[in-house]
Amino acid sequence: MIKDLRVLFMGTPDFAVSSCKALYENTTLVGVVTQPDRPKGRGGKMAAPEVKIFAESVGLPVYQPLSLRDGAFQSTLELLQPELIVVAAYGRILPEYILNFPRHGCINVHGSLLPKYRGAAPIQRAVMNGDKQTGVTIMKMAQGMDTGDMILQRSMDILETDTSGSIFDRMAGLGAEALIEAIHRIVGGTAVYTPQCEEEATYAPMIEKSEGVLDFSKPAAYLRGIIMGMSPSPGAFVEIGDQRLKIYEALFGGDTNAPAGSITKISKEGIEIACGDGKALLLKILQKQGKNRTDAYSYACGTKLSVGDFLK
RNA sequence: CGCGGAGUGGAGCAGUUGGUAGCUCGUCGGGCUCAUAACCCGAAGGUCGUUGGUUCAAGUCCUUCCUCCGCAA
Repeated sequence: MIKDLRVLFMGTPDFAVSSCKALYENTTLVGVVTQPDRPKGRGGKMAAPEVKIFAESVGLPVYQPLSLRDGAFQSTLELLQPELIVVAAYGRILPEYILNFPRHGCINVHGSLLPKYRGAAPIQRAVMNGDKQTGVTIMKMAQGMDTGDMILQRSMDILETDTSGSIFDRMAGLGAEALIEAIHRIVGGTAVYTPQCEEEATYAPMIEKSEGVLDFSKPAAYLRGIIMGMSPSPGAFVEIGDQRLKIYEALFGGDTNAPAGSITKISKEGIEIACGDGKALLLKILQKQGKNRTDAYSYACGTKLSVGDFLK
């Protein structure tokens, strides 16, 4: 039923690939729009967005406009004649003419249960806040940032061991399923558009690296949120002199009255560090600057850490 | 050519002014038995990322290449 629907996909990172792939398999995907290649990594080498890599591997036409407002992109739309545009983590605000161009409009795959966490970093913010549940929302796009009417939501649990990275992985698949379901409803005429409750709306601003600084005089739950929410990228870290020790995973440890920042226990499970509220955090995965990431126990072995020491 | 760090036995690290390798953990064998990052004794396991060079002698200095990572974008 949706096999012949002409769809244009707009997305950029890894998270968007699942949705792109689902569209490729279930609809007539006429093209993929993604961000231009950007210098990335050491040495400033150019790197292609994940979505572009996928699109090229299956022979889809890829468009990487520098601007959506210079007329060139409008010509592209007229050439492709999409009946529906799907956006997933594209990374740019769409001008109104695009929103209105396709017969079925533009829909977005958003990584939260709207109206909570509108904006750029919904998944990370949910993990950072220690939420127990999150989800994905398929919505019709409107002018405001993630304010459009909702078509369908799917929720999922955030486990104690989840980082933003693991949630991204699981949610990408969930989002793709929800997307296809939503398209069926739209094309079949059964879609119900539910406006968002403005009073309940919250925003999830972009993550800044500076948010990853860990201060063990803060409460354990707060620190754990930063660690899991910032993992695997850009990562939470402790500053030791001019070095940074990244911490990628941490669970709750036991209670302690040791000074904040000191090691209260070392085991094969990891290193426990006292926090400011009398609770400890069990650090699981660390990475020293210039080194590969390792489990905390190995780090303790090599660095000769003992109970009572501070991280070094 | 953006800045910088690193590649050493299975893992994490050390290795000083160059003199053929050491620590913690793990593994294997044995002992002990309540120590719990268990303890004691013993053993195996490394041509020190790659290429060429300097030297009486290089993990340690210079060179080629490969890989990994932190910062910055």
